[in-house]
Amino acid sequence: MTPTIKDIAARAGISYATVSRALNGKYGVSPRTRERVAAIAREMGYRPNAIAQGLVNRSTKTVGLIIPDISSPFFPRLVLGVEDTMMDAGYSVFLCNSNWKLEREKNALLQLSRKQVDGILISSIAARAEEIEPILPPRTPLVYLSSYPEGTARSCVSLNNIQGADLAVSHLLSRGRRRIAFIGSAQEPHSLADRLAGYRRALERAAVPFDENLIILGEFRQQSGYLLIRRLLSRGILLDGVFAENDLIAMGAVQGILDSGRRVPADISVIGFDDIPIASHREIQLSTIHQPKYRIGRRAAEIMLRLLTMHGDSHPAEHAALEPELIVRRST
Amino acid sequence: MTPTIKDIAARAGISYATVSRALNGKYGVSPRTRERVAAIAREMGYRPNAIAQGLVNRSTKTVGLIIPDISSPFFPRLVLGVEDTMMDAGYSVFLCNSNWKLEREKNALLQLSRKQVDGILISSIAARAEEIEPILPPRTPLVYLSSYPEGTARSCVSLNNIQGADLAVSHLLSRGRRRIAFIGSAQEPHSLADRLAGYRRALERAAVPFDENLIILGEFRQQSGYLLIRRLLSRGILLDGVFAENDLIAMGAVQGILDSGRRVPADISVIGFDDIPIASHREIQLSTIHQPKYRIGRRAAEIMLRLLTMHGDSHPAEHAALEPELIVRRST
DNA sequence: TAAGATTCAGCAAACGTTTGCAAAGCTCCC
DNA sequence: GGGAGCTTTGCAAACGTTTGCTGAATCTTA
Repeated sequence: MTPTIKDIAARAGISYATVSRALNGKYGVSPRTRERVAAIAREMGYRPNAIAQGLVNRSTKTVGLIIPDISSPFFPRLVLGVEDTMMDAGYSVFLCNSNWKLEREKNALLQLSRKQVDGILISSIAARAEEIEPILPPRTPLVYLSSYPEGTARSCVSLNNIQGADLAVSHLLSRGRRRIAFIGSAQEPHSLADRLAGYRRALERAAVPFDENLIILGEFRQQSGYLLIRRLLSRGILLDGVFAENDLIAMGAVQGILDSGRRVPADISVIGFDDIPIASHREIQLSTIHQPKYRIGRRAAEIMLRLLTMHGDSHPAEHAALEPELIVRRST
Repeated sequence: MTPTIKDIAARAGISYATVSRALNGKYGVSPRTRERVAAIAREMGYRPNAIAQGLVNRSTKTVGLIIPDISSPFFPRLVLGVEDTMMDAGYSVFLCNSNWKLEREKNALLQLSRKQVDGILISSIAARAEEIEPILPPRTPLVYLSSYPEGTARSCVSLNNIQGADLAVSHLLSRGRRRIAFIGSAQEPHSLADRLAGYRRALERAAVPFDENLIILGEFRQQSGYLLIRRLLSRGILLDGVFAENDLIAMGAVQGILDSGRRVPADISVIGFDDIPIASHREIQLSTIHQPKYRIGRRAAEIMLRLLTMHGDSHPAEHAALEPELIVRRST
């Protein structure tokens, strides 16, 4: 079918070991044969079989990327950052969607390890490292993106969520807001915890009492923000600000507030998190905390590449926490 | 390191051929040894090496998916549709972004073929099949998604673009619009051609004269729609409707129209194409032609799976054209 | 109980590479 | 002219599987 190294060897009348060396620029092949081999290879349209190479080199030049859902607006640019960077370095990336299910995440991990990926980047929903890390062969490079399971000793790239939440809530406080609801999602345990922590930190610093009734949890969806805020408002709980764990929830909350006859931001200010593309749209103008998604992806990929080239030497886990940025728009 | 079939064989005191047969449920091994092998495999945490299997089986259970840009809002759900379907069938998918560059698309094709993917799904920007198909080994299953290069004999899944455009323009006509601009992108030659054809067909049917001045081309970006429409309006060209080749352009156009002091839809109606998530947002409410993105992805994956299992038998190329759906919202 | 049928297991080749080791060919110098 | 030292090449093993063929062991049947 497609020509192999042996076909080239036969045509050139030399052994295939020599062909391999010639093609790979290895020491010990005369310039003459080297050129001859190159010419024949080109002429025959030879393409190295990466599977065979992977078997002997024990490296497939391939990584896995596991995320919850590519159609969720936070992920595409993150994925692009990873893909661009790995591609440039000669790696291919397997994309796996876990659909926010731990079971599927584990399954993806298993599949990828069977496929002998050189490393895995994962935006994990697992709360604790033990839930997923034992699945992998012990020395597989692993980098967490925008997630940070408890008890892991692996590298991790994410926004500084505590600081981001603090920034958001402090902004609301600076607008004179005192009764600030937190609407979060239970889907990503670690970022929830951090953002909640930042929320509390900001309140404490401003000596605003923490009120448990203002904390509500749902899912990472717009619908969810809408329903939760309406429920809250209909219970007659006093509110003048909302900090949502992400922009989708925030946008739902804005709708909910408007539908309940209140104004945004006059009556209630709303701030989100992530700065997804739609948030900046002229008709939306949602205040939020910007996450440099592409850069997070790129950074994670760079760390992965470093782990990949160090192969074997001890990995000093690196916890890169990028700086959040407050984006003030119309909703506050 | 990780246990192989030979380690299991050694532990069980049998040959590794038998282990292979036992693990794969092949005929010719006694229930007793079969169970014993299974037990040992489980205990040792054995995982088949898919690379080695790929080498001998000449099938990697892997496909490539090439798209222009995952961060462009049309693609995430398409990718999800492909990924879900292939994953369920036991395949992994390599994701490659071509960034709308033919060169990168070709490069991805080359990389993927080296990696011995069993098939490739591509949303190609190539105008003609000869630009890309010769890169692949002759019998590699190939399915075009939402693209259809001229002269290809491969299967293809896309929306019926002609009909979609016809639907859109007919809708504008039914609203009494007669001077309808077409704002398109030169980035995807085939869909441009079809949508333009649908545009003309609708005009002809309504006996509205075609005016070349109303056709303008740019890029697939919001910015582009904004600039193009402003230029058109400032040239003093009469307009009462806009059909944009996609929603991003349409949204830019809406902004441009508003900024020029005209009203949408009172003065100028605008309709887009694709129905990307943001188009349905309450504050946007863009009329558009809905593309069932997830279903397109799934359908393409299903065709791919069929090609994959038929392996070798002749592939009757299948051109699946899904039905467009008119979504009327506020902008018309 | 012997011959034939059937079940089970092992040997070895194959997939397409890379690479350590050894051999062959060449150059050069005394 | 005969090594020494180098350059160039080939042989064969290895990576972890699958599988055709063969042989041994067991079972069936007359």
